[in-house]
Amino acid sequence: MTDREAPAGDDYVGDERRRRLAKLESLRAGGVEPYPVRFDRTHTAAELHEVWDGLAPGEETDDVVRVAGRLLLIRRQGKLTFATLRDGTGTVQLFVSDAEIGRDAHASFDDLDLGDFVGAAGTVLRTKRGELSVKVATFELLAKALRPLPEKWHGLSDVDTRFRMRYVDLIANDDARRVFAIRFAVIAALREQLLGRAFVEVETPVLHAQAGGAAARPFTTYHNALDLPLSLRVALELHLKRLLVGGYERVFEIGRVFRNEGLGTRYNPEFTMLELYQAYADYRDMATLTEELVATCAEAATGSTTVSVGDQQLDLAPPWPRRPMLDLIEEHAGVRVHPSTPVSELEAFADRLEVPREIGWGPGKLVMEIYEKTVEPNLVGPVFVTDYPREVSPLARAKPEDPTLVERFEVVVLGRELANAFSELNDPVDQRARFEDQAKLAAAGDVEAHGVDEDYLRALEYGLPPCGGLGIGVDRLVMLVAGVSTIREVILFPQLRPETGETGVEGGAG
RNA sequence: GCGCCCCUAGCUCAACUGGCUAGAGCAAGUGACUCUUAAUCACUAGGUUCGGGGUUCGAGUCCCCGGGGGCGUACCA
Repeated sequence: MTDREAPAGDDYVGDERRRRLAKLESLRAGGVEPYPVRFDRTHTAAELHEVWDGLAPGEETDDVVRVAGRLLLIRRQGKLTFATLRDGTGTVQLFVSDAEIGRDAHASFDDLDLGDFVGAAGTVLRTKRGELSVKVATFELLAKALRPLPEKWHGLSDVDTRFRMRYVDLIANDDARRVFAIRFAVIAALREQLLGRAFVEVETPVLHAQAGGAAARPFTTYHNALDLPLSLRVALELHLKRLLVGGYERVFEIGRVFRNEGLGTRYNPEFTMLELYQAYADYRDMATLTEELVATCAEAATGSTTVSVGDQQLDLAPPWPRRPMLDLIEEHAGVRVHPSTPVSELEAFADRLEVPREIGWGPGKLVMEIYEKTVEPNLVGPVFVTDYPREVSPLARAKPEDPTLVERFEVVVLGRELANAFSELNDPVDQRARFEDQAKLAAAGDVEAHGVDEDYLRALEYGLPPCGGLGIGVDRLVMLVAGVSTIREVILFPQLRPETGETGVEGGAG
């Protein structure tokens, strides 16, 4: 039941909310339903602007339309009122006059509040000042808003509020809507390109008995009926490759993965990955595919392959340079290293370069750390960094000419990893050995290393065709294309600490 | 996790080195206005200065504890 009294903790918007609640009651008392079931509209705002584009200022038509949206601005002008209505496609002006609908109806229009959803029917005209408008003959409240909108000019800028109440952010801030439009366009473009290349889109489990496919700490949960501890997936990889064993030749999944790690400007505990696997391809094919996918996404979302982040501008048009990791280390750090370099020498290099290290790291891990600390942050890109140490790539195929390295690349843009790909390891015996190395690390206390996945090995023993695999961090791709610097700007509801205290949400202290 | 910074009206922001009754715009209320575009004009109301404690004649301002947030850093194949 509705109650005249605001629930505890809900009066922080104070009098305004109470005033609107009272208005709600008086509307009902007057026979007006403030939340009616539906409204049939004939045109969206965008359609209206498109169809009546040629209308001259001051010109009126007899064309009757029905429009609906949220009331954003009201300019009352005595016997005439102008209002700005926004729907999902844009805005349109309502033109309300005593002469058209009578004084009483006009008064009840003026009684609407900013934020209310309204439906209106009337004729199309362009005002003398050139604004395309609907001259309202009848209107109807579609949903009463009880809370006031943020400042109409500055919008909502408190980032905490923006992320906690994304619905308000989206109402108030054009830039929020712009960024998410880019996100949706990027994801649609990814899907469209892959479907066009004969990939099938699949869905694989989120709950894993054994997390794997990436070095990351998983979230754990528990299935009661099975009496079974489970992990949320940290990668899509191992199930997708099982599907190639099953006979699919090109599969992809765009899905949420979960990593139980710190959050920050570039990290959210759940984020969206694209992973794809293609039979009879290798990491070179993946590189070509990556640059085409990314450039096409940028073009589809913004009309250009040029993106700008901060004061940096870069062009994503292919081809991007391919640079072996060991060469880049030599360029940036001035040392020639290799996974066959003695560990003591690598440790000395690390110390000289002020790269933190831990006792017991193998040569591949040391090379990788030297790269990540001295090279990666300085790469502008886009660039393919190729040929990673085998030791840090347990799922990638070794390079035939140098088995201490693997056929793998990461794409780096503005010092950040955007994509990761390799020629997939399909030798079950080799894979078992790599898993066992990982299991040793896990046993030694590495919370990110995972154990031996026996079912995956069994699948490999049935035969995995040679294949290339690619993973793209979708959120980071969107950040790049949209030109924003924090991941929270591209995730609709980023992870935050729960609200506490008297915030007007939830039922108070409980 | 650690370091630095921030939190004032529904929203966006003021308030000097601690000093009079914490101000302004928008939003809200009342009134005027038939072509406005962030409409304009007049008047009105609106505050637990994030919460708690302390120092002081006096705290939005200084100190301590707590909460939330931002940035950096660490963790992050």
